[in-house]
Amino acid sequence: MSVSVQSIANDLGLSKATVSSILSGNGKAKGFSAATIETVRNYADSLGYIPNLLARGLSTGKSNTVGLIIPAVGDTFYSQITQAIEKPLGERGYSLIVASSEGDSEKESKLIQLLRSQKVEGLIIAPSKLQSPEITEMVSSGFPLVLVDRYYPQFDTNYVVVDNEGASRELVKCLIKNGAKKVAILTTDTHLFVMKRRLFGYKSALADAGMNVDDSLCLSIDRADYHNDTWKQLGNLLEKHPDVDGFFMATHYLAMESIRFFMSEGIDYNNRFKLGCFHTTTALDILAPKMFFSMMPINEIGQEAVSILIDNIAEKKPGNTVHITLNNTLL
Amino acid sequence: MSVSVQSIANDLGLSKATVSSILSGNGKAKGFSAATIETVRNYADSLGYIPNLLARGLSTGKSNTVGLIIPAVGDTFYSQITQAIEKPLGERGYSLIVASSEGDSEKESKLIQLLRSQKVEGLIIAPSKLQSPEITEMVSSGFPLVLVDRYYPQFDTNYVVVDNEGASRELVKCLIKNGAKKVAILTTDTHLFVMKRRLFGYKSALADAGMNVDDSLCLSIDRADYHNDTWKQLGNLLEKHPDVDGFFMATHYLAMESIRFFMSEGIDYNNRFKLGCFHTTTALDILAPKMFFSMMPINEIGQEAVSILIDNIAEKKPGNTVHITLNNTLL
DNA sequence: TTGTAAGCGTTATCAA
DNA sequence: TTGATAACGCTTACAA
Repeated sequence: MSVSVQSIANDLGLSKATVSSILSGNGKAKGFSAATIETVRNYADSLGYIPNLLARGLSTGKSNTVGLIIPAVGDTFYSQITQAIEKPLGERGYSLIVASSEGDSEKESKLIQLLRSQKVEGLIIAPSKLQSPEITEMVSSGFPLVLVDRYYPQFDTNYVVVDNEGASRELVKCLIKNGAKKVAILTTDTHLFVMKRRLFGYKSALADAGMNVDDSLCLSIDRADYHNDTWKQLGNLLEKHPDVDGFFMATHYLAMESIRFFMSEGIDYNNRFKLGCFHTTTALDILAPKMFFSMMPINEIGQEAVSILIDNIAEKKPGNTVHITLNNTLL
Repeated sequence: MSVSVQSIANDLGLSKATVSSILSGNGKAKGFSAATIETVRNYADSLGYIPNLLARGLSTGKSNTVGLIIPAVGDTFYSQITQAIEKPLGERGYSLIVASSEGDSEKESKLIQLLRSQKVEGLIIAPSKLQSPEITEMVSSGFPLVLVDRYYPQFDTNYVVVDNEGASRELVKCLIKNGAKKVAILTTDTHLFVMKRRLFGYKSALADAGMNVDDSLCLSIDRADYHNDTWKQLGNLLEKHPDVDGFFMATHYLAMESIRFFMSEGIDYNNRFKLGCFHTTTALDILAPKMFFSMMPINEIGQEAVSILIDNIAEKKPGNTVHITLNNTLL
């Protein structure tokens, strides 16, 4: 039999209540004698007692666990987000259950259910696509929830995002200021709010500069087949607009893929174009030393998300939702 | 009050046992009437019943959860390993609790305790450094455990690793075959078994080729300060051995950092050196198109680890430990 | 075909 | 300063 509060109590001739209070740190507060406290602690240690958190959770209603749902664990961006969330969470005594939605909203729904089954005390989600009934339910029931990176405009949830539009505008302005006369944009998943904002930021920067917006300069890459689609669309673009002299890459892998394309075509992209990218990824800075980056504050995102979530868990009552929009840093 | 087996039973005028059996899918098997099964299911659905897995776990002794401990969630390699493990695990109905040891063996110990507290049914660990008493305990008690990437030679545990020595030897031989006459190696954390094997593979390849092993060609980079240390040691090396014409990078970030150094020095590394790297990371292939890679079979590692763990969980009795050594692929 | 009751390991409320 | 006992929500013999 494995060692439990019960077994310790039996061995020591004490009651479960006594052992439990002492082992969960309330010994002093409850007024047990220093001697008993000592005895119990030592005995438990010597036996290598490990509390059963399932039982504790069932009893207290607190699992000390929160769930994180992201589109892809393997992606550099999301894995950094995960790290930025796991750290402050761990410091506050919570464990993280990470699940990957694969960008599939059905799987996302299932995962929400699963995690709630596991009695996570709160959920941090980087949403995939459409709204799900589970989200609706959480919103209306006031379940602690924080959306990161993306959010649903139609729902009143907590969220931590960046100023996609402002950051994009600033970045494109920077390209223009550096001499770009004809700037194209590469986006993907344009149905996503986030991408819409980036596109909007791009367009407004052009407008501000008195340049006209040409839709044939706005490439929307098919996410599922971005390798081929990037090559194809970039090829077409360069043919149609040989004088294009600037690119705003709306996300890191589009930048990377474009560079692959440029290299294969023997295009001297570093000198021929003014380049800008929303956020970055490994080695982008050395592949394109002159590229401008609008860097997302990953750690801040994690910290804010955790702090909002913990507050929400603590206060119990619904409370007002918190909306945080952080600023990128232009590099 | 939230909806539970109890509340459903009350509402429907049935017993807890009936509702429980039906809701956990044993309705048919237990011989309940199709009508009751229907009623219960529908009612539960309409109320959005979510089973409490803590309670179920406490009752059945199965949490359907396994833990993964890796040195760093944010690292490209480990995040890919995570993905490779999470997927097959999810398909078998298990959730993954991921924890980051930060390469700190004390934190690793704490995490093992925490996860075992949470009643994970098994643990997959990419170990940090030294042995910990927790590992000893798991080994001797037969707790389902699989080590990945690295392992403790002194313990008889399950593990899934790659043939570090063989892969390194093959890679270095390839450099030599391609004309390298004086090959240096960059390693880090040389106290780790894994790195020792890679170093050994390098040395034996040299020996096989009748080249003599010069320790001043074997750089051991300080992991904690690898940026500065790589630059410093590479600088020294090139000064001392201007005729070095090959490099074996024992890990992806050393390769990346070396390239940064070479670029900053204006060294035409792609043509001046024969390059090889143990595994890869984003964009390494385009930064160094001629570099040879000894690719680790990430997905296979994940699959094997999961399958061994699940077997272990299923059979209960200790059983023999399984040691899997996978082969890399030379690209 | 369905119900009763015990048990999983903790915590919590009183009482002693 | 300590102990009895119920409760958390679910599963599972065993009865009926």
